[in-house]
Amino acid sequence: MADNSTVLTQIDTKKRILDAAERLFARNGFQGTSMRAITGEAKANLAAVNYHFGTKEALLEAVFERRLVPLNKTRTDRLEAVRDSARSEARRPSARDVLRAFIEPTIAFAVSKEGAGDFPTLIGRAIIDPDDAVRKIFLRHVGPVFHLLIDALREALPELSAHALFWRVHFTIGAMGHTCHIRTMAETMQTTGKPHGLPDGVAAACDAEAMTEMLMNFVSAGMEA
Amino acid sequence: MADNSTVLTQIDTKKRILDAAERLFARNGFQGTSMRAITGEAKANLAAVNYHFGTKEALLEAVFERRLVPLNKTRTDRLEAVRDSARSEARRPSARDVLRAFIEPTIAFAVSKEGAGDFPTLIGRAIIDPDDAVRKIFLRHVGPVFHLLIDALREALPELSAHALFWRVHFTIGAMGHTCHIRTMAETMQTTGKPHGLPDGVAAACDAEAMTEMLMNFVSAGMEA
DNA sequence: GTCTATAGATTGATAGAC
DNA sequence: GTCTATCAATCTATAGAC
Repeated sequence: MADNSTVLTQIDTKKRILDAAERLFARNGFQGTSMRAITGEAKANLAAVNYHFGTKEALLEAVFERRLVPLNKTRTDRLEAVRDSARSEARRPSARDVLRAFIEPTIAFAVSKEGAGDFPTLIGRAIIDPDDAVRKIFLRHVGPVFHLLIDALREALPELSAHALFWRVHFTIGAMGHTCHIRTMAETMQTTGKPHGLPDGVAAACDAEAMTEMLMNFVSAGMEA
Repeated sequence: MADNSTVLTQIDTKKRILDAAERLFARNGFQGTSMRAITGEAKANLAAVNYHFGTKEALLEAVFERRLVPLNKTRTDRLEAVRDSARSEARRPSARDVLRAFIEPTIAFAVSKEGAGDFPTLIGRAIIDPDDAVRKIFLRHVGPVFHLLIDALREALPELSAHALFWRVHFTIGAMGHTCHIRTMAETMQTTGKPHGLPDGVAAACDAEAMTEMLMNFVSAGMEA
């Protein structure tokens, strides 16, 4: 039986690799991140990735799974709570409540106690990453929640055609994904120059709560247009 | 002096490489596209890329420049027409007109006579691509137009804070970029399965004109919320 | 479990014949 | 201008000592 220090080192290595991979995948993309960059940042040996995770793609899967399982549980619970609440009061759910149930936990992840600061950015990237591996893994995890979101919005806006609903959901996803992405860009942009049109300091502009409210107002109005 | 056949072959090779690069960069990303994949699809020799363009990054620059120069001219003209028209009538431009002046030419590029079907997708990708080379080149070309868009929207919505305007423009860009991206995904998804919630045939859902109207309604409502 | 060393494949780019 | 051949670097992944 291994002593404590060995076990702790093992766990730490795995976690350090996951953290570094999350950060680098979010910032540079899947194809843009080499295993050497990951192990370099994680202060781990190159072979440790393959030992602990098997392949680079399996590492990506592990990065997604660590965050997405609890996040999807939260989003699913909140979406079903909105539906149940409306049903028990014999009314339709409001589109705004449905959108909030989906968006708020997603962005709030940025300031969670877990310190998962880079994961929302990774979600933003995954939504639009053209790499098949990224999209396949992401869709497998997020597909059911996405389906639930569409169903709830269909209840909220029954007069909206399926065609229009489909696109409006994707506009929402696009705006949300881009928001997560901009947030990371803004951090690195302090050295290279301000984003076009950014008025105040970066910190103020990227405050998660204020950003969520802005996004909520925007997509709620668009959804109910 | 070279005879006609030689000149034509040269031009054709350059054009075939540009077309193939545009298509593959849009579909697989900059880092996800090898020079061998490009020359393979263009039926050109591997060394032809370096001969005609110098480097892979210079090729990307050429791909952007070919489309972005005329597209930006159109967008700039239309944005200034909206401002001038409002100014001559001593009224504020409407946010909807400003947004249409920016969005319509962007998406309409998909069905242009040039057959630039993949370039809107490339724009969608460039907006969110994490690769520094991609972002640098793209921002250099699109920065001035982007600045003009923000200025025009500031005139249209003077009561909106600079902070809110900044984010709403980025929500709009995100929705538009994602829309261009989904459009390509939907094409390739006919084999792998429908996107979640897609109601009708792919062709109907991706009709450029209808898509533009959907997007216009969505972002106009969000912008004026 | 962690390390060194390296296999095996692929990449961007170039030299030189034609 | 186009081709073959190849360099040098990089990549993922693995074998084997410790």
